[in-house]
Amino acid sequence: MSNSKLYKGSLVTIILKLLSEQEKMYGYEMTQKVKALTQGELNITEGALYPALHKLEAEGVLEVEVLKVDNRLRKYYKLTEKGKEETVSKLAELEAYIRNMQVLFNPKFGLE
Amino acid sequence: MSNSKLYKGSLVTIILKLLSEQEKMYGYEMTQKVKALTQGELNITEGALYPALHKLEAEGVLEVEVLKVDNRLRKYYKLTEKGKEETVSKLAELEAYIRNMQVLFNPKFGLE
DNA sequence: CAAACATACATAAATAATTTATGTATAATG
DNA sequence: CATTATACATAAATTATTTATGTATGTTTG
Repeated sequence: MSNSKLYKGSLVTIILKLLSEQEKMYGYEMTQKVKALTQGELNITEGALYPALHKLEAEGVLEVEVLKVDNRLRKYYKLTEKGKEETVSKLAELEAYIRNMQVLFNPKFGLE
Repeated sequence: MSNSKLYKGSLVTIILKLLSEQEKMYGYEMTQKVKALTQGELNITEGALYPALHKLEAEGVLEVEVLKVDNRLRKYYKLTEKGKEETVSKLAELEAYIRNMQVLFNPKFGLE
């Protein structure tokens, strides 16, 4: 994903955020979009992505639609209702994370 | 540490940041400081903290001074020269992480 | 005054996310 | 025609963290 360990634990949040913006996406598309947006700094590896997508599907967070485009297989993922709720909660967690990191890293803000 | 998985991979960065502010700290003190600053939201567990401190010491990033205070043992950790360099690099990684998450989560900023 | 809680360290087993290394197959490109 | 891109997949290894303990002393409270 990156040489930095900070991204560990962020993958599901990123997937859900992408799907809350785009309605449906397939795995490879997600890797390319993240790469483009971060100018190559963040590369989601397939070995991490596909198992994560399968798990989210198994949990009922995502649902799949398989399409054949240009004779190539594509598995489009979209958020279920449960997935939309999960997204709200993951985004709240991200905000809490960033808020807490800010008080730790800019301690002046933490001391009123 | 927290029910949120986002903190995974952040522990070393947090330790180094604390020690770049305070010169020397002992493990238990770190847990209390983080807890206080985040108003109880982030609790570093001992099972994560002590092995991390031992590893950083083994790598030459931290050095230890053992003191007995009130008949209780305390192991004070401080940054070595290498540790100061490591801190600079970890802080740069954190900034890159936050920057990348911002373009992913506020895509408007990412598109020029 | 005994029990509970706080301070202060430690470690080992289990869990879980990710990396690394593969594998399949088709399409496009130089 | 060999390489690169597209598009999926999985299995073994690595790694960080959680969970569950353990030791020991000091302090508070019912």
